[in-house]
Amino acid sequence: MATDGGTREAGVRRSREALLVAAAEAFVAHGVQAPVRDVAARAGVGVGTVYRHFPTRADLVVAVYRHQVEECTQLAARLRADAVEPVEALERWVGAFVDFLVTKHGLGEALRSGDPGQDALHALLLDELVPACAGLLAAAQDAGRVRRDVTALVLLRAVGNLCLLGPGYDRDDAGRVVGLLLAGCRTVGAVAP
Amino acid sequence: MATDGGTREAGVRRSREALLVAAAEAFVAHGVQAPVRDVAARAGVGVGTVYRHFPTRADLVVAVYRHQVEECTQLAARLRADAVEPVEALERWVGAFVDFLVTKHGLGEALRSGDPGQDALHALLLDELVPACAGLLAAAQDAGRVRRDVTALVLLRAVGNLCLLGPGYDRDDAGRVVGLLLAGCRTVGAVAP
Amino acid sequence: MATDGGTREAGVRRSREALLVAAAEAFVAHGVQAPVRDVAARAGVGVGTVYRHFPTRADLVVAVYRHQVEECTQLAARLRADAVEPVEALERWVGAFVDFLVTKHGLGEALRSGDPGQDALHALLLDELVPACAGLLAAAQDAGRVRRDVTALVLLRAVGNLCLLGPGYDRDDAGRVVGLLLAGCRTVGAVAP
Amino acid sequence: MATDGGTREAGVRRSREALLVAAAEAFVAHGVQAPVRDVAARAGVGVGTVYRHFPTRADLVVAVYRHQVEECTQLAARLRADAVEPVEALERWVGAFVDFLVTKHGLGEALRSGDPGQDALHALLLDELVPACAGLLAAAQDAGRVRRDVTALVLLRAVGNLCLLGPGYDRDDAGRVVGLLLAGCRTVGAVAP
DNA sequence: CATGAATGAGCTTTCATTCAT
DNA sequence: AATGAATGAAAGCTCATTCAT
Repeated sequence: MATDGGTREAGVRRSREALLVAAAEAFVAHGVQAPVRDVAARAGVGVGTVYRHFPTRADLVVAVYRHQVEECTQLAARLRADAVEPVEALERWVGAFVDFLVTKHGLGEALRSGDPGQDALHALLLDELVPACAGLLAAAQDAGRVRRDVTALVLLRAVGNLCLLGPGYDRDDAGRVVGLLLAGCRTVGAVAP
Repeated sequence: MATDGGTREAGVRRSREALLVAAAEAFVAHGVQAPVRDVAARAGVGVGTVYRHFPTRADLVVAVYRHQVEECTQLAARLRADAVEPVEALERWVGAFVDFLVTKHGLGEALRSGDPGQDALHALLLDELVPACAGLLAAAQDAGRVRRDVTALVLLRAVGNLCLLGPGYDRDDAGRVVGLLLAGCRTVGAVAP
Repeated sequence: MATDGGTREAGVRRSREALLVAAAEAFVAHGVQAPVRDVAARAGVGVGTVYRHFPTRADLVVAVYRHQVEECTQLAARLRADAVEPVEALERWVGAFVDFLVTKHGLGEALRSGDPGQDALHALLLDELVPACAGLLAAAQDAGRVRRDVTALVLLRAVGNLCLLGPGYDRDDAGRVVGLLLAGCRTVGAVAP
Repeated sequence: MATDGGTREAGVRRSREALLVAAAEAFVAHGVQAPVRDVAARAGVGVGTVYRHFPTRADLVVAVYRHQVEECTQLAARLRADAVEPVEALERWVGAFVDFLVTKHGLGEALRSGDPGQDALHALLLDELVPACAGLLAAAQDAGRVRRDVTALVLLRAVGNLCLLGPGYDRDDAGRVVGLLLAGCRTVGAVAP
């Protein structure tokens, strides 16, 4: 009755974990459309095992990113609980989000629509990230520090897009540009009352 | 040295034009990855003809968007020639660029790297758009109106990314966000001494 | 030496029975080629259990139909014991056989050769059904009521085939046609010399 | 403007023919469900070629058997044109049908339902064979020689089923049994008024 | 030059079967 | 014994790409 309890289940979990890691790698390398075979090969298992654990590609994609998404959600809660100054809280949260996106590169691609996993992933975004961001955004807007014509969803999409790296546009560039975007979202003149 | 010159060459040109139109359609419909057969079918030619005119997919993609890219370049020249106020010139040019991107939807996708055509397309971006944008950007920076830590390449990439639409993020959203980004790029407080 | 004997063996038997029922269902639903997992799932056991009890698909198929086959055999014995008039006995027996085949639909398919289980099933047919039928047939032939150029095996195969239903050919059709076939097997005019 | 006219088209036709032959072989060997790859390999072409010529399996199946089906149809027309005695005409036609079925073994299987090609094949049966048989059958019935409770469709299905060979049930058996079935279909006693 | 048939690699998905627990 | 996770062979289908005419 301990945390584990059985070698069989432990093995199963190990397989799952291996698959998630492998899938994350594969997604980074070839995007969310990475061949199932690739994922299986990287995980050192047969394709059947992939399908057993994740019947559809969407399931796999969601599972791969769920963890990171949850960390984001928790960060938002923490920032609010700590009563961090609204704008700074928003900036820190967005900064963390950017770090996730550019680090795991795949997520950015994944959040962009594509045929498969579209819905499941989109739902994940809406259900988890949007509320988390919305709270911080609203606080900053209520404090009169951020324009009211910005919605959490649009902000997230924009940041997500800005984290799509490419030749001549690396992590630092993405981070800097997101900073500029946030700056543009701030209400000006209200600085010195 | 007439407009045409000969039936042979005329036919060839017609094929080319038809292919470009067809490809543009196909790209809008299925992205830059649209099946070659689709393009050929839309153009009413055989696949072989596509390959003859555009040996690699990159060639086709570049050719499809070259025209629009050139319009952007010319707009930049005009704005500079007309001595439009620097920041306004930059904003108008970026606005036009955004219009192209969201209208022809394909370009945005295309400018994002993918396996094929990476280089050729990237080169197009660098050779044509970056210089055009750089001139306007430098003017605005020289006028002390825009931050100097923004480069033309990064700005273009950012704008390009922001124009990748998706569910819950449409043309208007993209336009608005790009506006915010530009706002964030402006130097503040320096306006009124 | 009671009906049961022990919990262990009782469990084993229960598994077997459950499997047979499940397999019968699955065969009706998807034919004899029904996925092993389906059978296992219907029986509420793991696939391994299926393989333990029935190493090959043939074993399973044979086991599933053995019961019904035995009923046929017993019917033949009863008809003979009751000294039913030969032709009528044959017709009643064949009628019962037809009922089995069209009711349990799977059997018909199963009796037709396919890659798996060929031999075991064929053997079942030969060992059980052919003798049963042969007795009745011989009696009718000896009575001069049925042609002698018909063998039990061929008759069974024919009837089995005629019970393969399809679009535009239902149970009633099968029954009627089998009746016609039997009619064709009877010696005509020779009744009362 | 001759029958052929171009080597290209000739090659295409050759491919088609090769595929039909190969498919017929494959169907005999493994049934209508024979792997597409098998057909391709037997024809010495790539799988793509199979799909080009016959987009769905149904198309292939129908094409394979159309020729034979048409011969049956023509035979029926000839028998009627020659004013062959009704019952004899019916028997000869059915006999020819049986010959086709047992010779090309695949057709029998094919005429039995299975998931793929079901409809197309069924349609072929209905559109071509049923009318051909119906004409001969009606003539025999009108002559008072054959029972009226037999329909062409049911008769064809029955004959088709009886031609499904198996161990212990060969061509001759099938032919003999079909003969018995036809005998059973005849009206008795009406011979001598 | 244009054509489009042919090719075959590559991907997805399904299952039969094995085997460690 | 029972379990079901893992495996991997099979098969279907789609296209990019070549090349003979």
